Amino acid sequence: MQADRLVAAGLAAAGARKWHYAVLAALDEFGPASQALLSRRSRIYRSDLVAVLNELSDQGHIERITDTRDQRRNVITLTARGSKHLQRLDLLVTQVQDDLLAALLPDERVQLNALLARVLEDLGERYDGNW
Amino acid sequence: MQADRLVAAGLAAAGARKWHYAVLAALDEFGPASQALLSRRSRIYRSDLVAVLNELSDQGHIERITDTRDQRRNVITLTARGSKHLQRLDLLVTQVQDDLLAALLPDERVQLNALLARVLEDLGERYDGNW
DNA sequence: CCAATGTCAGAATAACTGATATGG
DNA sequence: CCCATATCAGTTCTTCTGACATTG
Repeated sequence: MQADRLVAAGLAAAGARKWHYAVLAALDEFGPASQALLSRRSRIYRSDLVAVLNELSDQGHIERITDTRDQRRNVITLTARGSKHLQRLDLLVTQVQDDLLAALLPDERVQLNALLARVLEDLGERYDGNW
Repeated sequence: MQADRLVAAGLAAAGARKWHYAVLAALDEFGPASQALLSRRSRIYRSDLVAVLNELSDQGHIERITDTRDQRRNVITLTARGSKHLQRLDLLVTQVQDDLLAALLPDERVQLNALLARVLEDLGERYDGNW
């Protein structure tokens, strides 16, 4: 929770919220995706994603076009502008993380990261689709 | 966030929420305290703590009496009933934690715990009173 | 007079739950 | 006919802010 608050405060400095960051990061990491897929990846409810994407789209950070192959879907793409924005946010988040983990040595941070990543991956496998 | 959701779901089974658990645990660990102090320890806003304490008091889990030495303060004490309740919640939380950390070996869990505890303690020292 | 405490009221988010229209 | 998708409307829950009266 403390991490969450610190991150939120950091991102607010750039006018962003964590879901904006999550979506941009997911697009950057996995490439273009439909909203439903993005929702699963970022664990944002489909219904709430709509608003987040509206905002990101208004700011020119993503592009939303209907999939020609499956007209139910929108394909969400990261724009060059969005990519730049993500870089700024990444920097902010990194700074917050440095502050958050100030008590740990570099290799301890790596350890922590690895452990949490494994936990998260495992949860993803076991709980996917359950919410 | 996933941990938070799992814990919330677990505690809900006993009709409790995380702040109830946090308050009971803080009282058990540090002993009786004023509301302001509890607020700082548990990072619940003092305004929100009021409602939590009302509920815990209605359930007979804590006692709230005005401090005779400083009449601004209330002294919050864990009752025997509250202590029993905390034991039940502890069990639930432990089960959730076991599920949450299923991917990790026993000593890895200890490691993770130690790392997080250090981070948290450090944050407490550096940020106390800032919110 | 200023600071800390407990309390209340309400705003601002955030999380969650349907329902609906449309296309596969 | 059933399932998935995007969207909308609306509820509930939580977090957070600001005031206020009381006491030190």
